[in-house]
Amino acid sequence: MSIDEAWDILLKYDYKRTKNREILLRFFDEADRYVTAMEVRMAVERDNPGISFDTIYRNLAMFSKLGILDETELNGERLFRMQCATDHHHHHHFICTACGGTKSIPICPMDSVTVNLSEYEIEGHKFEIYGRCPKCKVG
Amino acid sequence: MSIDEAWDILLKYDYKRTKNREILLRFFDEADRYVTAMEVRMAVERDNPGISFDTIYRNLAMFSKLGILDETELNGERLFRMQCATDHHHHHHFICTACGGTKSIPICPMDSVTVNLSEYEIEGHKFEIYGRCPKCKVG
DNA sequence: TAAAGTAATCGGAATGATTCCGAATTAAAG
DNA sequence: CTTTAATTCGGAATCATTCCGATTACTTTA
Repeated sequence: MSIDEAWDILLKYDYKRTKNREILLRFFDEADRYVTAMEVRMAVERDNPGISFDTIYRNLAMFSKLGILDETELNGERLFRMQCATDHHHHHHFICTACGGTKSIPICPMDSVTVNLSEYEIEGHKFEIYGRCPKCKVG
Repeated sequence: MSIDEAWDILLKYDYKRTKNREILLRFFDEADRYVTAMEVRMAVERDNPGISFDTIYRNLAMFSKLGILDETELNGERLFRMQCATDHHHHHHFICTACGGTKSIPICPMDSVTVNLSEYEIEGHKFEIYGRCPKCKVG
């Protein structure tokens, strides 16, 4: 997702165009990988020293709820990245545990589930592969 | 996994047979679903009032590392359940977001991944379906 | 472009889960 | 039974996150 697309969503829901949100969006646009909330804080503090924790967490949560950011969790840490669905095709990711970089996995396991879940009310699913990308591989 | 199998693992790694560990194992054996750390605390405090937080969290983490417990995360909460792999067949789960109950999904999406990940070092993967089980379904 | 109204931010305190730590206790080996 | 090392206890410390009242900054309207 581009910064402009993110703003389209924000303005559509009557969120205001603020400096802090622009800084956050620029950061995620450039990062192009999963980053921890702590990394976000350190990065945006460079562009806006004195920014409040509250502002960062509030906007991260809101961006995530609006689908502007993807959120996941690894070893108890929250990770965020700009949502990766420009082609509007549902897919999943390999996530590098060292750098947060991702690689798209075009399949969705929900298509292969044969178990009868008709009595169940499905709210969502998660499929992620974890490991080291070629750059971060040790061997 | 049965309580006895859990003790086999613990004793093999030279962990001692203590009252608190027995209480924890009995609790998970009976629960047979994902429970939050908080639920664990309240339950074991009934059997051993005054048990230290430290003891609970230390053992939960150790059990999880040894594969006695399965651990996942939902809405920022840590969930634990007795490891479900008695038949030693790798599989995944539907998890009820209301009661923590599970249903086995016999397929593994890793078998269907066609993307070439040979340059990647894979450490693990996660596939879970979330929703409401028939009992907890509203409609 | 000034004023008004409301959302957003700030600063720091509060929260809440988890971990740490030194002292006391307990399991198990000799 | 004694020894020794693991385990637990009790509570303080930590750390990420959230809350809150006061201030600031958008955006709309005139």
